[in-house]
Amino acid sequence: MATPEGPDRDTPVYVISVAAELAGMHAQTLRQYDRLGLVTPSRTRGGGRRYSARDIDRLREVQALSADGVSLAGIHRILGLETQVEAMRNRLVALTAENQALREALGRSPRVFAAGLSGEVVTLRAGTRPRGPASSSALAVWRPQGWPFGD
Amino acid sequence: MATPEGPDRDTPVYVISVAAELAGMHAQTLRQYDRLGLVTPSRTRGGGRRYSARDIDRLREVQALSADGVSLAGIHRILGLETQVEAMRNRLVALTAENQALREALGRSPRVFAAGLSGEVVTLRAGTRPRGPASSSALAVWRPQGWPFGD
DNA sequence: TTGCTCCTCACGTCACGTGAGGTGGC
DNA sequence: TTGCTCCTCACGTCACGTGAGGTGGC
Repeated sequence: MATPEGPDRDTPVYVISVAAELAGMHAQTLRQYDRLGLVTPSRTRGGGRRYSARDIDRLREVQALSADGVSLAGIHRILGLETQVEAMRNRLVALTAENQALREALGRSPRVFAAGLSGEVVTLRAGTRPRGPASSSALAVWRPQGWPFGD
Repeated sequence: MATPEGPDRDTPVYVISVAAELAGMHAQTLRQYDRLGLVTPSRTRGGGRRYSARDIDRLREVQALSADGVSLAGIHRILGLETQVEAMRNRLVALTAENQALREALGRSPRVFAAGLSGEVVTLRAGTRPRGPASSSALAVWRPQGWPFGD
């Protein structure tokens, strides 16, 4: 699997009473958070809520913010901003890796680099291309023919 | 001047009663925000508060968030996150410009580029360097000697 | 003196957590 | 039936805006 326990964390398994116990809060509070769109669990066919492990984490985060005096309207905005920060951080890592690969290719290295969205820099042999979905938007740089710098 | 009305916006000129009138709120509320560290004006020697135009803007932002039901603790975190997002956005713009300049230098262009923190890409003549504090962390790429591609 | 500033204390309103009460489907 | 779920309504607490009251320096 790509991420350890990755699938499990998004699988809705906990009924509201169990989720409330795991998060250390009242079931009514969970219903309120759902109604306000703060933590939205999956629903069963009969209308029952099913919480995933990720939902439990989010419940704990909401609880911590609320305990610090942040109102639910504020928590809503904060969660959105944190999502935005996380996306920008990933983008920064990817751009930095791309930049590094470009500098290497331009100035010093005859080798071929690729930088994936997850930020890793991969060294390839000339003439090959990176594979897999993680490299779908990756950058590959080849040494141009007649490159004037030494190996 | 670098920014229009730049110096004025940070100059503390408004006494608390004027600042309260400009922001459309009570002076007591401004004192409360100051005490909580949300909007911190300058102080005169005698201890009086002096608000700048930027302080007034910030007061309005706090007021808007508060009117939306965000508690002051939440506003504190939101302002911090917004500052973080702004810094990351600037960094992303700069990195993107650097990346563009690197690609140009590597693959196609014989010209020289520099990318400042503000994001602009500047075309320079070979042998020159960008000037000014805005370019202090800028990147400049020169075409290497014996560049194999056409002009 | 007048009109500002500073501060603290207090009241009214609103948000939110918690509980009760009544319903319906495995 | 039992024990869960669903929902709405209500109460207590707390945060925050607003005002009053008393002080001190241009």
